[in-house]
Amino acid sequence: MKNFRIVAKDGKARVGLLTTSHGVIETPNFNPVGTQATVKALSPKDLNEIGVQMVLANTYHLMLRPGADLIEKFGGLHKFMNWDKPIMTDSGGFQVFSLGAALEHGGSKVLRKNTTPGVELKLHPRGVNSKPRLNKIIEEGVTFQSHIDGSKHILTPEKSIKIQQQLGADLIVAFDDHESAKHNYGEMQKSLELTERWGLRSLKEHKRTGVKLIHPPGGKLEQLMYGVVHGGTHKDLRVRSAKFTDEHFDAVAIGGIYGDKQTLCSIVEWVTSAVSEEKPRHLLGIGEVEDLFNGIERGVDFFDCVAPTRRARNGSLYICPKSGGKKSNSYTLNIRQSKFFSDKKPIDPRCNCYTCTNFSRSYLRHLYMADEILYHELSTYHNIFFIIDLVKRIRETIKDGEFKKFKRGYIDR
RNA sequence: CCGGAGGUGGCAGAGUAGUCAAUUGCACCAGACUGUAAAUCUGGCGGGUUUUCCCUACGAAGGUGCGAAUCCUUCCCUCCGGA
Repeated sequence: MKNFRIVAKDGKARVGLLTTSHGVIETPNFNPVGTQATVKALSPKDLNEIGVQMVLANTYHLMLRPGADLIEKFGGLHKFMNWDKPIMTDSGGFQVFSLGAALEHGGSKVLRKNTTPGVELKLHPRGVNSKPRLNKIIEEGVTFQSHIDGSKHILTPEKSIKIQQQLGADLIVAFDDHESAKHNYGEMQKSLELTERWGLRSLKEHKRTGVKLIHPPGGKLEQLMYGVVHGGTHKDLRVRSAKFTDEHFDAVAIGGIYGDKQTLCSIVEWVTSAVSEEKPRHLLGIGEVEDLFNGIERGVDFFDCVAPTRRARNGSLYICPKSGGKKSNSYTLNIRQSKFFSDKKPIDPRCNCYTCTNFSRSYLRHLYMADEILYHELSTYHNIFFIIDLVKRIRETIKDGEFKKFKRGYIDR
């Protein structure tokens, strides 16, 4: 891959540089999720201050509101949201899952508890009543009912790519299917084959329309498109999908991660072992503290995850091991707990972020309890800073050949 | 002082003889959260070491019922009119 260069390795972990029209990204890299063209509660100024290198936005959401045409008129997503660093857009494929099977059956992707690989997953409903799905999958693509107003829409590989071109993201994702999440091997295989056909159509559309980067004007670099590896928890399907993706695409994304942490590690290992060394790898939707270490250790370069932003809004704030973070608490404290009522310490005494150098747990708890807007800003700032800083430190340890030692000290104790 | 209305769990506010330890909301306590339908969701919320079990509870004290937060009597208190 001409735009991606690996500059250091430590075991399978690597440090790389990906060149895009909006700058060079040093990997491993974590992308905060900004579904609706905003990382919830943070401004681009905050993101720059924190050192965020790239954000991820979503095709499905932006297509419905405000519409890709509008954003194109503004000169693309970068200008529209005033973010001049790299942007990646997701294809909308994940919404095939989150507005489909997930709505019907509830549940989250990665389970804390162990499950038996290859066995059908029992998804746990999030709300009391499971709701009717808002989509229907056909060969052509997916027909959706908008979650906003119920209006009907169709998303196809061609349409997804077109929108992603209109948005002008630096990195884009082929349209993929997740329908198999709850099904058996046969269903999984069928779903994977659909993802492969949709992948080829995405690629064809991408090549057919050519690539015009809108911002900066006359940008020379093409949008880099990820193909998505699926196959559930089945090794042979994952390997097959990895090889297929590697054969056709310049970048490899790993999607459809469902199951426990052990399964997650296995899937990543199967995939990274089966694809070209020199292509960037993105683990879609994953990014808890433990997962970052495990993913990077197995050769993953890019992560994106809603966890830091969503957790922040819900009172869950990251802390490092020396401040009490551990696997069992997902390296977080819950600021809602009454024990923080008069706690003068910052969220994490070892953190150097703006929030931690200026505000107490007591104050943050107060803001949370009082539903104050500032709580969201300060808490999200901390969580994003924490993860960005952690990944930055991991990059340093890879360069120094100290990654394993750092990981051991951090999560394996 | 007279007339009227009313006193229910931290607050607001249902219930008006048995299925009421008491609907609901708020507050509070705790848990969850992984390509964001998430500033969301779930559970708890009188006490007793689990319980289809016991105790204490619907202003207070008596009373009528097999049975009372619910009916009666007296008392205390609050609010609204009128002197």
